[in-house]
Amino acid sequence: MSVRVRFAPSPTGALHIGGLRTALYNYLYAKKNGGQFILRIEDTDKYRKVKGAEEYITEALNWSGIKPDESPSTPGDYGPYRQSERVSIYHKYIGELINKGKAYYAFDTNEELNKIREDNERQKKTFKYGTHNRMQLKNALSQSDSVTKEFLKKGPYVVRLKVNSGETIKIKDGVRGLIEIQSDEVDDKILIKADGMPTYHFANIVDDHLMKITHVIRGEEWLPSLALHQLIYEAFGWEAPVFMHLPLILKPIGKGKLSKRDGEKMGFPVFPIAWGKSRGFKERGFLPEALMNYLALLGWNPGTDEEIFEMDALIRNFDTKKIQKAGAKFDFEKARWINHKFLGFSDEKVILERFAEFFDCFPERWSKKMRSIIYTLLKDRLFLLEEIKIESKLFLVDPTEYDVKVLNKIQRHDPKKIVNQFCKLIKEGVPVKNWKHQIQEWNDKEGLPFGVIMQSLRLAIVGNLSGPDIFSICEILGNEISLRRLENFFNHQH
RNA sequence: GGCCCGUUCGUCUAUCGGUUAGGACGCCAGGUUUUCAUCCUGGAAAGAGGGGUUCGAUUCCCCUACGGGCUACCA
Repeated sequence: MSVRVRFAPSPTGALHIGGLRTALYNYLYAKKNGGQFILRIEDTDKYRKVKGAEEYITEALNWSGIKPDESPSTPGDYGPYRQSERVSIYHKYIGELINKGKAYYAFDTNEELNKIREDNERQKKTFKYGTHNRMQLKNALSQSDSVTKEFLKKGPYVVRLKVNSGETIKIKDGVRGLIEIQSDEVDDKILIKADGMPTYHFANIVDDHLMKITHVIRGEEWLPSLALHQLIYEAFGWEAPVFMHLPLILKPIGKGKLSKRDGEKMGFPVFPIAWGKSRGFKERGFLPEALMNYLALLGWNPGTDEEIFEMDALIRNFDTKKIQKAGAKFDFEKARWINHKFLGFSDEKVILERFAEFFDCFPERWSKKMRSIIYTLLKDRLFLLEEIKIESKLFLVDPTEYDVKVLNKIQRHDPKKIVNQFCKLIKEGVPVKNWKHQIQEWNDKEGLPFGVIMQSLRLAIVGNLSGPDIFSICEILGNEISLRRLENFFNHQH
Protein backbone atom coordinates (compact mmCIF):
# COMPACT_ATOMS: atom_id res chain seq x y z
CA MET A 1 0.00 0.00 0.00
CA SER A 2 1.34 3.37 -1.00
CA VAL A 3 2.17 5.82 1.71
CA ARG A 4 -0.24 8.73 1.87
CA VAL A 5 0.11 11.55 4.33
CA ARG A 6 -1.61 14.86 4.76
CA PHE A 7 -1.07 18.24 6.25
CA ALA A 8 -4.33 19.52 7.68
CA PRO A 9 -4.12 23.06 8.99
CA SER A 10 -7.10 25.15 9.89
CA PRO A 11 -7.22 28.58 8.29
CA THR A 12 -7.37 30.60 11.49
CA GLY A 13 -4.42 32.79 10.60
CA ALA A 14 -0.91 32.48 9.33
CA LEU A 15 0.86 29.19 9.49
CA HIS A 16 3.70 29.36 11.95
CA ILE A 17 6.91 27.38 11.93
CA GLY A 18 5.45 24.69 14.15
CA GLY A 19 2.84 23.96 11.54
CA LEU A 20 5.38 24.33 8.78
CA ARG A 21 7.59 21.76 10.41
CA THR A 22 4.66 19.35 10.65
CA ALA A 23 4.06 19.88 6.94
CA LEU A 24 7.75 19.32 6.26
CA TYR A 25 7.91 16.05 8.17
CA ASN A 26 4.85 14.78 6.36
CA TYR A 27 6.32 15.82 3.05
CA LEU A 28 9.68 14.22 3.79
CA TYR A 29 8.02 11.02 4.85
CA ALA A 30 5.90 10.89 1.70
CA LYS A 31 8.83 11.58 -0.60
CA LYS A 32 11.10 9.19 1.22
CA ASN A 33 8.59 6.42 0.68
CA GLY A 34 7.48 7.36 -2.79
CA GLY A 35 4.06 8.28 -1.46
CA GLN A 36 1.71 11.21 -1.75
CA PHE A 37 1.43 14.32 0.32
CA ILE A 38 -1.91 16.07 0.36
CA LEU A 39 -3.08 19.37 1.75
CA ARG A 40 -6.44 19.57 3.42
CA ILE A 41 -7.86 22.75 4.83
CA GLU A 42 -9.80 22.06 7.99
CA ASP A 43 -12.21 24.93 7.88
CA THR A 44 -15.09 23.50 9.84
CA ASP A 45 -15.23 26.40 12.24
CA LYS A 46 -16.79 29.23 10.33
CA TYR A 47 -16.37 31.62 13.24
CA ARG A 48 -12.64 31.23 13.46
CA LYS A 49 -11.99 31.21 9.76
CA VAL A 50 -9.71 34.07 8.80
CA LYS A 51 -9.79 35.69 5.40
CA GLY A 52 -6.67 35.10 3.41
CA ALA A 53 -5.43 32.35 5.69
CA GLU A 54 -5.93 29.58 3.19
CA GLU A 55 -4.13 31.53 0.51
CA TYR A 56 -1.40 32.20 3.01
CA ILE A 57 -0.97 28.52 3.77
CA THR A 58 -0.78 27.65 0.10
CA GLU A 59 1.74 30.37 -0.61
CA ALA A 60 3.85 29.60 2.43
CA LEU A 61 4.07 25.93 1.53
CA ASN A 62 4.88 26.82 -2.02
CA TRP A 63 7.68 29.13 -0.93
CA SER A 64 8.97 26.40 1.35
CA GLY A 65 9.19 23.94 -1.49
CA ILE A 66 6.48 21.70 -0.09
CA LYS A 67 4.07 20.94 -2.88
CA PRO A 68 0.94 18.83 -2.52
CA ASP A 69 0.72 15.89 -4.89
CA GLU A 70 -3.00 15.95 -5.30
CA SER A 71 -6.04 18.17 -5.74
CA PRO A 72 -9.75 17.48 -5.38
CA SER A 73 -11.26 15.75 -8.38
CA THR A 74 -13.70 18.62 -8.87
CA PRO A 75 -13.12 19.96 -12.40
CA GLY A 76 -11.32 23.26 -12.42
CA ASP A 77 -10.35 23.09 -8.79
CA TYR A 78 -6.62 23.00 -8.29
CA GLY A 79 -6.70 24.08 -4.71
CA PRO A 80 -6.41 21.94 -1.64
CA TYR A 81 -9.18 19.83 -0.19
CA ARG A 82 -11.53 21.87 1.94
CA GLN A 83 -13.68 20.34 4.61
CA SER A 84 -16.29 23.05 4.23
CA GLU A 85 -16.94 21.64 0.78
CA ARG A 86 -17.42 18.12 2.06
CA VAL A 87 -20.20 18.62 4.58
CA SER A 88 -22.60 16.25 2.84
CA ILE A 89 -20.02 13.52 3.16
CA TYR A 90 -19.83 13.95 6.91
CA HIS A 91 -23.60 13.90 7.17
CA LYS A 92 -23.73 10.64 5.32
CA TYR A 93 -21.19 9.07 7.63
CA ILE A 94 -22.69 10.38 10.83
CA GLY A 95 -25.94 8.71 9.78
CA GLU A 96 -24.07 5.45 9.62
CA LEU A 97 -22.78 5.89 13.14
CA ILE A 98 -26.20 6.81 14.49
CA ASN A 99 -27.77 3.81 12.84
CA LYS A 100 -25.15 1.58 14.35
CA GLY A 101 -25.91 3.04 17.77
CA LYS A 102 -22.37 4.39 18.03
CA ALA A 103 -23.48 8.01 18.11
CA TYR A 104 -26.54 9.80 19.37
CA TYR A 105 -28.36 13.11 19.17
CA ALA A 106 -28.03 15.48 22.08
CA PHE A 107 -30.00 18.62 22.85
CA ASP A 108 -28.37 20.25 25.82
CA THR A 109 -27.71 23.89 25.19
CA ASN A 110 -24.37 25.46 25.62
CA GLU A 111 -25.65 27.46 28.57
CA GLU A 112 -26.95 24.37 30.33
CA LEU A 113 -23.67 22.57 29.94
CA ASN A 114 -21.60 25.56 30.96
CA LYS A 115 -23.63 25.86 34.12
CA ILE A 116 -22.94 22.25 35.00
CA ARG A 117 -19.28 22.78 34.21
CA GLU A 118 -19.10 25.73 36.55
CA ASP A 119 -20.85 23.83 39.31
CA ASN A 120 -18.46 20.96 38.91
CA GLU A 121 -15.48 23.25 38.94
CA ARG A 122 -16.62 24.71 42.22
CA GLN A 123 -16.62 21.18 43.60
CA LYS A 124 -13.21 20.64 42.01
CA LYS A 125 -14.54 18.01 39.68
CA THR A 126 -14.13 17.76 35.95
CA PHE A 127 -17.26 17.59 33.88
CA LYS A 128 -17.37 14.86 31.32
CA TYR A 129 -20.30 14.03 29.11
CA GLY A 130 -20.34 10.26 29.27
CA THR A 131 -21.66 6.99 30.64
CA HIS A 132 -21.96 8.17 34.21
CA ASN A 133 -24.17 11.16 33.45
CA ARG A 134 -25.52 10.96 29.93
CA MET A 135 -28.81 9.50 31.17
CA GLN A 136 -29.36 12.62 33.25
CA LEU A 137 -28.80 14.90 30.28
CA LYS A 138 -30.92 15.82 27.30
CA ASN A 139 -30.31 13.35 24.54
CA ALA A 140 -31.68 10.52 22.47
CA LEU A 141 -30.44 8.00 24.98
CA SER A 142 -32.13 9.51 28.01
CA GLN A 143 -35.36 10.49 26.31
CA SER A 144 -38.09 8.59 24.58
CA ASP A 145 -38.02 8.39 20.82
CA SER A 146 -41.06 10.60 20.47
CA VAL A 147 -39.49 13.35 22.56
CA THR A 148 -36.28 13.05 20.58
CA LYS A 149 -38.21 13.34 17.33
CA GLU A 150 -39.77 16.53 18.54
CA PHE A 151 -36.45 18.00 19.58
CA LEU A 152 -35.02 17.01 16.25
CA LYS A 153 -37.79 18.84 14.46
CA LYS A 154 -37.28 21.95 16.53
CA GLY A 155 -33.50 21.87 16.45
CA PRO A 156 -30.82 22.69 17.04
CA TYR A 157 -29.06 19.52 18.03
CA VAL A 158 -25.65 17.98 18.06
CA VAL A 159 -24.42 14.45 17.55
CA ARG A 160 -22.19 12.85 20.14
CA LEU A 161 -20.03 9.77 20.08
CA LYS A 162 -21.21 7.06 22.45
CA VAL A 163 -18.19 6.04 24.42
CA ASN A 164 -18.29 2.82 26.40
CA SER A 165 -17.11 2.65 29.93
CA GLY A 166 -14.43 0.43 31.38
CA GLU A 167 -12.37 -0.21 28.31
CA THR A 168 -8.65 0.20 27.90
CA ILE A 169 -7.73 1.80 24.65
CA LYS A 170 -4.32 0.77 23.42
CA ILE A 171 -2.72 2.66 20.59
CA LYS A 172 0.73 2.50 19.12
CA ASP A 173 2.38 5.79 18.37
CA GLY A 174 5.21 5.69 15.89
CA VAL A 175 7.25 8.09 17.97
CA ARG A 176 6.24 7.26 21.52
CA GLY A 177 5.40 3.59 21.48
CA LEU A 178 2.36 2.10 23.20
CA ILE A 179 -0.09 4.50 24.78
CA GLU A 180 -2.89 3.31 27.03
CA ILE A 181 -5.91 5.33 27.96
CA GLN A 182 -9.01 4.37 29.90
CA SER A 183 -12.19 4.90 27.92
CA ASP A 184 -13.74 6.56 30.97
CA GLU A 185 -11.32 9.41 30.44
CA VAL A 186 -12.79 10.05 27.01
CA ASP A 187 -16.04 11.92 26.92
CA ASP A 188 -18.91 11.72 24.48
CA LYS A 189 -17.39 14.27 22.19
CA ILE A 190 -19.52 16.20 19.79
CA LEU A 191 -19.13 14.94 16.25
CA ILE A 192 -21.60 17.21 14.50
CA LYS A 193 -22.11 20.71 15.84
CA ALA A 194 -25.39 22.58 16.12
CA ASP A 195 -24.63 24.46 12.93
CA GLY A 196 -24.44 21.18 11.07
CA MET A 197 -20.69 21.31 10.65
CA PRO A 198 -18.55 18.44 11.82
CA THR A 199 -16.04 18.96 14.58
CA TYR A 200 -12.37 18.57 13.80
CA HIS A 201 -12.34 15.11 15.30
CA PHE A 202 -15.07 13.73 13.11
CA ALA A 203 -14.21 15.38 9.82
CA ASN A 204 -10.60 14.47 10.35
CA ILE A 205 -11.24 10.77 10.75
CA VAL A 206 -13.74 10.55 7.91
CA ASP A 207 -11.39 12.37 5.58
CA ASP A 208 -8.31 10.46 6.57
CA HIS A 209 -10.20 7.26 5.90
CA LEU A 210 -11.71 8.39 2.61
CA MET A 211 -8.42 9.85 1.43
CA LYS A 212 -6.67 6.62 2.31
CA ILE A 213 -4.21 8.28 4.64
CA THR A 214 -1.75 5.71 5.91
CA HIS A 215 0.27 7.82 8.35
CA VAL A 216 -0.87 10.69 10.47
CA ILE A 217 2.05 12.87 11.47
CA ARG A 218 0.90 15.76 13.60
CA GLY A 219 1.77 17.87 16.60
CA GLU A 220 1.82 16.56 20.14
CA GLU A 221 -1.13 18.74 21.06
CA TRP A 222 -3.26 16.03 19.46
CA LEU A 223 -2.03 13.27 21.69
CA PRO A 224 -4.89 13.67 24.20
CA SER A 225 -7.38 13.24 21.37
CA LEU A 226 -5.76 10.09 20.12
CA ALA A 227 -8.02 7.77 22.13
CA LEU A 228 -11.09 9.56 20.87
CA HIS A 229 -9.91 9.23 17.31
CA GLN A 230 -9.18 5.58 17.77
CA LEU A 231 -12.71 5.12 19.12
CA ILE A 232 -14.21 6.77 16.07
CA TYR A 233 -12.26 4.47 13.80
CA GLU A 234 -13.50 1.51 15.81
CA ALA A 235 -17.08 2.78 15.71
CA PHE A 236 -16.91 2.73 11.92
CA GLY A 237 -15.01 -0.51 11.87
CA TRP A 238 -12.22 1.17 9.96
CA GLU A 239 -8.56 0.49 10.26
CA ALA A 240 -6.75 3.42 11.81
CA PRO A 241 -3.63 4.86 10.19
CA VAL A 242 -0.27 4.87 11.92
CA PHE A 243 0.00 7.86 14.25
CA MET A 244 3.12 9.83 14.96
CA HIS A 245 3.02 12.75 17.33
CA LEU A 246 5.69 15.36 16.93
CA PRO A 247 7.20 17.20 19.88
CA LEU A 248 6.18 20.81 20.12
CA ILE A 249 8.33 23.80 19.27
CA LEU A 250 8.80 25.85 22.41
CA LYS A 251 9.53 29.49 23.06
CA PRO A 252 13.30 30.20 23.17
CA ILE A 253 12.87 31.85 26.52
CA GLY A 254 10.05 31.64 28.98
CA LYS A 255 7.42 28.98 29.17
CA GLY A 256 5.17 27.24 26.77
CA LYS A 257 4.92 26.46 23.14
CA LEU A 258 5.93 28.94 20.53
CA SER A 259 3.00 31.12 19.61
CA LYS A 260 2.20 33.34 16.72
CA ARG A 261 2.62 36.39 18.87
CA ASP A 262 6.14 35.53 19.99
CA GLY A 263 7.50 36.74 16.69
CA GLU A 264 7.26 40.47 17.05
CA LYS A 265 7.78 40.24 20.78
CA MET A 266 11.14 38.54 20.57
CA GLY A 267 12.48 40.01 17.37
CA PHE A 268 12.57 36.91 15.23
CA PRO A 269 10.12 35.67 12.65
CA VAL A 270 7.68 32.86 13.36
CA PHE A 271 5.92 32.96 10.02
CA PRO A 272 7.44 31.60 6.82
CA ILE A 273 6.28 34.60 4.81
CA ALA A 274 4.87 37.95 5.83
CA TRP A 275 1.51 38.04 7.53
CA GLY A 276 0.09 41.49 8.00
CA LYS A 277 2.74 43.69 9.48
CA SER A 278 5.01 40.94 10.65
CA ARG A 279 7.76 39.96 8.31
CA GLY A 280 8.43 36.30 7.78
CA PHE A 281 11.57 34.27 7.24
CA LYS A 282 11.28 35.08 3.58
CA GLU A 283 11.35 38.83 4.12
CA ARG A 284 14.18 38.56 6.60
CA GLY A 285 16.29 36.92 3.96
CA PHE A 286 16.19 33.23 4.63
CA LEU A 287 16.62 30.83 1.78
CA PRO A 288 13.64 28.50 2.04
CA GLU A 289 15.90 25.47 1.88
CA ALA A 290 17.89 26.80 4.84
CA LEU A 291 14.75 27.23 6.88
CA MET A 292 13.66 23.72 5.98
CA ASN A 293 17.06 22.44 7.02
CA TYR A 294 16.79 24.13 10.39
CA LEU A 295 13.21 23.07 10.95
CA ALA A 296 14.00 19.49 10.05
CA LEU A 297 16.71 19.46 12.69
CA LEU A 298 14.34 20.82 15.31
CA GLY A 299 13.01 17.54 16.60
CA TRP A 300 14.79 15.17 14.29
CA ASN A 301 18.39 14.25 13.52
CA PRO A 302 20.05 12.11 10.91
CA GLY A 303 22.06 10.17 13.46
CA THR A 304 25.32 11.57 12.12
CA ASP A 305 27.27 14.74 12.78
CA GLU A 306 26.12 16.20 9.51
CA GLU A 307 23.92 19.23 9.83
CA ILE A 308 23.60 20.84 6.45
CA PHE A 309 21.07 19.23 4.18
CA GLU A 310 19.32 20.40 1.09
CA MET A 311 15.84 19.13 0.50
CA ASP A 312 16.81 16.02 -1.45
CA ALA A 313 19.32 15.08 1.23
CA LEU A 314 16.68 15.67 3.85
CA ILE A 315 14.37 13.29 2.03
CA ARG A 316 17.10 10.70 1.67
CA ASN A 317 18.03 10.82 5.33
CA PHE A 318 14.64 11.27 6.92
CA ASP A 319 13.71 8.54 9.32
CA THR A 320 10.80 8.74 11.73
CA LYS A 321 12.68 6.55 14.17
CA LYS A 322 14.96 9.50 14.75
CA ILE A 323 12.16 11.87 15.71
CA GLN A 324 12.63 13.37 19.14
CA LYS A 325 10.14 12.96 21.97
CA ALA A 326 10.76 16.12 23.95
CA GLY A 327 9.79 19.62 22.91
CA ALA A 328 12.49 21.77 21.36
CA LYS A 329 13.17 25.42 21.95
CA PHE A 330 13.40 27.54 18.88
CA ASP A 331 16.92 28.94 18.38
CA PHE A 332 17.03 31.85 15.97
CA GLU A 333 20.83 32.10 16.11
CA LYS A 334 21.25 28.59 14.85
CA ALA A 335 18.71 29.19 12.12
CA ARG A 336 20.71 32.23 11.06
CA TRP A 337 23.91 30.22 11.06
CA ILE A 338 22.41 27.59 8.79
CA ASN A 339 21.23 30.30 6.45
CA HIS A 340 24.75 31.70 6.45
CA LYS A 341 26.05 28.29 5.42
CA PHE A 342 23.56 28.08 2.57
CA LEU A 343 24.46 31.57 1.43
CA GLY A 344 28.07 30.45 1.50
CA PHE A 345 27.73 27.66 -1.02
CA SER A 346 24.97 29.15 -3.13
CA ASP A 347 25.86 30.40 -6.56
CA GLU A 348 26.07 34.18 -6.58
CA LYS A 349 24.22 34.62 -9.85
CA VAL A 350 21.38 32.52 -8.54
CA ILE A 351 21.10 34.56 -5.36
CA LEU A 352 21.15 37.81 -7.31
CA GLU A 353 18.28 36.64 -9.47
CA ARG A 354 16.22 34.50 -7.15
CA PHE A 355 16.29 36.99 -4.31
CA ALA A 356 16.27 40.14 -6.39
CA GLU A 357 14.10 42.02 -3.90
CA PHE A 358 16.98 42.17 -1.45
CA PHE A 359 19.03 44.05 -4.00
CA ASP A 360 16.47 46.78 -4.45
CA CYS A 361 18.58 48.90 -2.12
CA PHE A 362 21.19 49.01 -4.85
CA PRO A 363 20.82 52.06 -7.08
CA GLU A 364 19.62 51.32 -10.59
CA ARG A 365 22.76 52.71 -12.13
CA TRP A 366 24.72 49.77 -10.74
CA SER A 367 25.29 47.26 -13.48
CA LYS A 368 24.74 43.56 -13.18
CA LYS A 369 28.47 43.08 -12.97
CA MET A 370 28.79 45.73 -10.28
CA ARG A 371 26.03 44.09 -8.23
CA SER A 372 27.74 40.79 -8.52
CA ILE A 373 31.07 42.25 -7.42
CA ILE A 374 29.51 43.93 -4.42
CA TYR A 375 27.52 40.89 -3.38
CA THR A 376 30.64 38.76 -3.62
CA LEU A 377 32.50 41.21 -1.43
CA LEU A 378 29.73 41.22 1.15
CA LYS A 379 28.72 37.59 0.99
CA ASP A 380 30.91 36.17 3.76
CA ARG A 381 29.54 38.70 6.18
CA LEU A 382 25.91 37.87 5.58
CA PHE A 383 23.72 35.68 7.70
CA LEU A 384 20.44 36.98 6.36
CA LEU A 385 19.83 38.55 2.99
CA GLU A 386 18.18 41.51 4.68
CA GLU A 387 21.63 42.51 5.93
CA ILE A 388 22.62 43.47 2.41
CA LYS A 389 20.91 46.77 2.94
CA ILE A 390 23.02 47.70 5.96
CA GLU A 391 26.20 46.19 4.61
CA SER A 392 25.97 48.02 1.31
CA LYS A 393 25.21 51.38 2.87
CA LEU A 394 28.86 52.32 2.93
CA PHE A 395 28.85 52.43 -0.86
CA LEU A 396 25.94 54.81 -0.95
CA VAL A 397 26.42 57.32 1.81
CA ASP A 398 29.53 59.37 2.49
CA PRO A 399 30.49 59.28 6.15
CA THR A 400 29.72 62.47 8.06
CA GLU A 401 31.02 61.29 11.39
CA TYR A 402 34.22 59.54 12.22
CA ASP A 403 34.75 57.08 15.03
CA VAL A 404 36.13 59.28 17.78
CA LYS A 405 37.93 56.53 19.61
CA VAL A 406 39.89 55.56 16.55
CA LEU A 407 40.53 59.18 15.76
CA ASN A 408 42.02 59.79 19.17
CA LYS A 409 44.17 56.75 18.89
CA ILE A 410 45.77 57.70 15.60
CA GLN A 411 45.65 61.47 15.99
CA ARG A 412 49.32 61.82 16.87
CA HIS A 413 50.29 60.24 13.53
CA ASP A 414 48.48 63.01 11.67
CA PRO A 415 45.87 61.03 9.76
CA LYS A 416 45.09 64.05 7.61
CA LYS A 417 48.54 63.94 6.15
CA ILE A 418 48.09 60.26 5.35
CA VAL A 419 44.72 60.86 3.79
CA ASN A 420 46.14 63.70 1.77
CA GLN A 421 48.70 61.31 0.38
CA PHE A 422 45.90 59.05 -0.89
CA CYS A 423 44.30 62.11 -2.46
CA LYS A 424 47.51 62.68 -4.34
CA LEU A 425 47.53 59.09 -5.58
CA ILE A 426 44.07 59.50 -7.01
CA LYS A 427 44.89 62.81 -8.62
CA GLU A 428 47.98 61.29 -10.19
CA GLY A 429 45.76 58.56 -11.61
CA VAL A 430 47.39 55.70 -9.74
CA PRO A 431 45.14 52.63 -9.99
CA VAL A 432 43.89 51.24 -6.69
CA LYS A 433 45.82 48.02 -7.07
CA ASN A 434 49.04 50.04 -6.89
CA TRP A 435 48.07 52.14 -3.88
CA LYS A 436 49.51 49.81 -1.35
CA HIS A 437 52.86 49.67 -3.05
CA GLN A 438 52.99 53.44 -3.64
CA ILE A 439 51.97 54.33 -0.12
CA GLN A 440 54.57 51.94 1.23
CA GLU A 441 57.22 53.72 -0.78
CA TRP A 442 56.04 57.04 0.57
CA ASN A 443 56.06 55.65 4.06
CA ASP A 444 59.67 54.55 3.77
CA LYS A 445 60.51 58.17 4.55
CA GLU A 446 57.64 58.77 6.98
CA GLY A 447 58.15 55.65 9.04
CA LEU A 448 54.56 55.36 10.21
CA PRO A 449 53.08 52.13 11.51
CA PHE A 450 51.33 50.68 8.50
CA GLY A 451 48.26 49.89 10.53
CA VAL A 452 47.74 53.56 11.16
CA ILE A 453 47.86 54.27 7.45
CA MET A 454 45.21 51.67 6.76
CA GLN A 455 43.08 52.87 9.62
CA SER A 456 43.27 56.46 8.40
CA LEU A 457 42.20 55.46 4.95
CA ARG A 458 39.33 53.34 6.23
CA LEU A 459 38.22 56.02 8.63
CA ALA A 460 38.11 58.57 5.86
CA ILE A 461 36.27 56.32 3.44
CA VAL A 462 33.69 54.65 5.71
CA GLY A 463 33.90 56.50 9.04
CA ASN A 464 34.79 53.52 11.21
CA LEU A 465 36.95 50.45 11.33
CA SER A 466 34.61 47.79 10.05
CA GLY A 467 33.71 46.44 6.68
CA PRO A 468 35.23 44.51 3.81
CA ASP A 469 38.61 45.09 2.25
CA ILE A 470 39.13 48.84 2.00
CA PHE A 471 40.92 48.80 -1.35
CA SER A 472 38.04 46.87 -2.87
CA ILE A 473 35.69 49.46 -1.47
CA CYS A 474 37.69 52.30 -3.05
CA GLU A 475 37.79 50.46 -6.34
CA ILE A 476 34.02 50.07 -6.34
CA LEU A 477 33.49 53.64 -5.21
CA GLY A 478 35.63 54.93 -8.05
CA ASN A 479 38.09 57.77 -8.06
CA GLU A 480 35.60 60.58 -7.86
CA ILE A 481 33.74 59.42 -4.78
CA SER A 482 36.86 58.13 -3.08
CA LEU A 483 38.53 61.46 -3.56
CA ARG A 484 35.46 63.29 -2.32
CA ARG A 485 35.38 61.25 0.84
CA LEU A 486 39.08 61.69 1.45
CA GLU A 487 38.77 65.44 1.01
CA ASN A 488 35.73 65.56 3.28
CA PHE A 489 37.81 63.91 5.93
CA PHE A 490 40.67 66.26 5.26
CA ASN A 491 38.42 69.29 5.63
CA HIS A 492 36.55 67.95 8.62
CA GLN A 493 37.09 69.73 11.97
CA HIS A 494 38.25 66.92 14.19
C1' G B 1 -7.52 20.01 39.86
C1' G B 2 -7.85 15.58 36.35
C1' C B 3 -5.61 12.94 32.24
C1' C B 4 -1.58 12.29 28.84
C1' C B 5 3.51 13.10 27.15
C1' G B 6 8.39 14.28 28.25
C1' U B 7 13.58 15.19 31.05
C1' U B 8 21.95 14.48 28.38
C1' C B 9 26.26 21.04 28.13
C1' G B 10 22.62 27.81 28.09
C1' U B 11 20.25 25.73 23.15
C1' C B 12 19.60 21.65 19.19
C1' U B 13 21.30 16.80 19.76
C1' A B 14 24.70 11.60 19.57
C1' U B 15 25.02 7.37 22.84
C1' C B 16 21.83 -0.16 20.45
C1' G B 17 24.41 -1.47 29.95
C1' G B 18 30.93 -1.09 30.12
C1' U B 19 32.71 5.82 26.27
C1' U B 20 38.17 10.54 28.72
C1' A B 21 29.60 11.10 27.59
C1' G B 22 30.66 12.92 20.97
C1' G B 23 29.02 16.94 17.45
C1' A B 24 26.70 21.72 16.30
C1' C B 25 24.86 26.86 17.65
C1' G B 26 26.10 30.41 21.23
C1' C B 27 30.11 31.92 24.63
C1' C B 28 35.55 32.55 25.80
C1' A B 29 40.80 32.42 24.04
C1' G B 30 44.36 32.20 20.08
C1' G B 31 45.46 32.42 14.73
C1' U B 32 44.27 34.43 9.65
C1' U B 33 42.30 39.11 7.82
C1' U B 34 47.62 45.17 8.86
C1' U B 35 39.96 46.72 10.50
C1' C B 36 35.24 44.32 11.73
C1' A B 37 32.89 40.08 10.14
C1' U B 38 33.88 35.39 7.77
C1' C B 39 37.25 31.35 8.22
C1' C B 40 40.73 28.03 11.14
C1' U B 41 42.49 26.04 16.00
C1' G B 42 41.68 25.41 21.09
C1' G B 43 38.71 25.91 25.74
C1' A B 44 34.80 26.12 29.44
C1' A B 45 30.10 23.72 29.54
C1' A B 46 25.54 18.14 30.54
C1' G B 47 23.14 12.69 32.25
C1' A B 48 17.01 16.56 37.56
C1' G B 49 16.82 13.89 42.55
C1' G B 50 15.91 9.30 45.19
C1' G B 51 15.20 4.20 45.13
C1' G B 52 15.63 -0.44 42.69
C1' U B 53 17.44 -4.43 38.63
C1' U B 54 22.62 -5.62 37.36
C1' C B 55 29.34 -7.50 38.23
C1' G B 56 28.35 -2.58 36.05
C1' A B 57 23.70 2.11 34.79
C1' U B 58 22.99 8.35 31.10
C1' U B 59 20.95 3.86 29.01
C1' C B 60 15.93 -0.83 32.01
C1' C B 61 11.85 -0.30 36.14
C1' C B 62 9.44 2.64 40.15
C1' C B 63 8.73 7.17 42.96
C1' U B 64 9.47 12.40 43.43
C1' A B 65 10.60 16.97 41.21
C1' C B 66 10.45 19.86 37.08
C1' G B 67 8.83 20.97 31.99
C1' G B 68 5.05 20.56 28.24
C1' G B 69 0.21 19.45 26.24
C1' C B 70 -5.00 18.60 26.64
C1' U B 71 -9.22 19.30 29.58
C1' A B 72 -14.98 23.67 23.95
C1' C B 73 -20.76 22.95 19.72
C1' C B 74 -11.53 25.66 18.43
C1' A B 75 -8.51 23.24 15.63
